[in-house]
Amino acid sequence: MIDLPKCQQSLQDMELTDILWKQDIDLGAGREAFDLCHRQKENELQKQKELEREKQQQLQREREITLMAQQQLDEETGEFVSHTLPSIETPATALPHAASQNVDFTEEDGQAHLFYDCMQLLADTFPLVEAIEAESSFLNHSISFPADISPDMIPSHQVPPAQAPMLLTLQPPKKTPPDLEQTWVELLSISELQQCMNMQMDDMLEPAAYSTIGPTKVQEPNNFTDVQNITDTVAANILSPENLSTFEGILTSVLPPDSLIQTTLKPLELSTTIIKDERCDMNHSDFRSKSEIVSSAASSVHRGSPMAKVPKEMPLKSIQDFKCNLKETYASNTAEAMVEIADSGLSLDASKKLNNSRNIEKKLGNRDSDTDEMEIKPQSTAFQADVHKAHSSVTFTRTQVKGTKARQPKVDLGMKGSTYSPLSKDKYKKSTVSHLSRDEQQVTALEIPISMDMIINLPVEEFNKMMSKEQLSEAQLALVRDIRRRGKNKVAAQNCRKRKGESVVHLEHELDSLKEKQDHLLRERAETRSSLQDVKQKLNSLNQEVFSLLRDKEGQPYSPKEYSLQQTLDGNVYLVPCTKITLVMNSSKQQF
DNA sequence: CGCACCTGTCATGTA
DNA sequence: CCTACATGACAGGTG
Repeated sequence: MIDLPKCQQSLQDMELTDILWKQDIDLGAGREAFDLCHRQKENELQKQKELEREKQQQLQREREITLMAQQQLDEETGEFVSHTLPSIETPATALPHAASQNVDFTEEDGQAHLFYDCMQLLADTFPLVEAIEAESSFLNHSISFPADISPDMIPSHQVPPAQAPMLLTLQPPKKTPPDLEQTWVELLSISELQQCMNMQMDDMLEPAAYSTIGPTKVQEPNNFTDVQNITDTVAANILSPENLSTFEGILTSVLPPDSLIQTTLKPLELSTTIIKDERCDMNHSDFRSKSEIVSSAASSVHRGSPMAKVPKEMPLKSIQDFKCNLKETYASNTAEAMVEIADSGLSLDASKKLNNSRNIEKKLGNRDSDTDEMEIKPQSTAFQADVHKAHSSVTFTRTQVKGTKARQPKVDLGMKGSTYSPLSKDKYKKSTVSHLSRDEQQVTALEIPISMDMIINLPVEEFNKMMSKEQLSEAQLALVRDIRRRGKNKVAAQNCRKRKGESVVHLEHELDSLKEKQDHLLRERAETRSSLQDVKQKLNSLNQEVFSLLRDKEGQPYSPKEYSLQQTLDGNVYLVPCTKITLVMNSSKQQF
């Protein structure tokens, strides 16, 4: 390397910087990305920021410690119970299991804790949840020890972490948003399953009734059980070739011609078929309506939750306001988590709940959300912060580098959608040039006096009013419209994906239910077949028994091949020659 | 390095 | 015609 005088060196640096900048300007990199002083400043800023973050984390930990010092960990349910018990063991021995699952206690855990509170709130608010909860004790986290159980009787692994020093090494069971969502999914599927099971229990009872009805209908009313009775009747009704015409008359007068053949076994088969068909239809619609109830109940939770109410129009904030510190972020993320719970138990991506709940409210035209505004203020902050972060990735052109996507490490927030993953070194340098996204930089560069939030979220009328008021240039107008379009489309895409995921989950549940239904119907068919077989067998033996007792004029037994026992609706049993039956059948078919 | 997944964006269609 | 929204397709980032 050639040694150059300082001034010359810096000149060369400048030139190099210019070249690099010119090369990268197409990619949207700012001039300052190549400025040495700028980079040094960035590093300092970054260090400061890290220090601040550490402070915030420390504060957060302390807060958690004070909170959790009043609570105890139930190792079986993994829940914290606000019931303080005297210390009976040293922390190390008291909670071996808990110590073994030692993970850094982060804000995430605090969130998990809040999730439980939210779940409890939901459980109190919505009967559906209560119903589910009644079946699954999963959510029943407010477990308290029975009065007659002294703390000494509590197993050591259940001893609460009320003993402060070890709190840092403890953590409640990880209930990150995806887990929670999974829980909801499971709970819903449990309720669906349960309903399905209930239906099947009903069905299992009904088939029993109908399968007993089937055979008895054939046997009892026809008096086939009393063989002697039958033989007596038949003896009086034996149709000799002479009085066949009489029998025909009786048959055709008592029975519709086409039902003659059914007087043996057909009635049973028909009734079986009819009953089965009816049951199938009933079950199907029943099942469908029940699953609809489940889904509509879920969606009513979805829509009806007071926590899902988000003010349609977020308070407008300047770009500076977005520089919220970790504490605010944590608080807002907690609120976000609450919204998430209220929003949907089925959705897949936690990050999308907020936008979705806003969207839902928009659709429902929920204007009275002002009353809730105070409650969800942190959340609106979260939303704006989210919007800000999200828009940090909004690029001006497709070819631009998207390195400005300033995601925070997941450990910080533990919420996927609102967390920012670490950046590679140079990208991070670039991103720390400014916390503004490209669009935001453009907005600043073009001196557009409207915030990104306003550009995207203002109703069209107000937006147009503002645009006309501001007297923007062509370039400014184009940029603003682009930003608005992209911002809206981003939200739309998020909603679209969320719906897609939900529909996948729903279809999976439906598939499971249908499989169960199919199994049930197959079992039912097998049972019906076997009972039908029994009936046929009994009828056959009965027939043989009757024939063995009957005698013709010469005292010879009637051949079952030549004669057949027929019963009319009036209860009389006739011995009919098979040839005659065939004739009657044919004539009735022709009539039909 | 290839892969799956996530997310933002664009193009296009619909209401 | 304009706007908002939905959705398929694509591309870049990330683990």
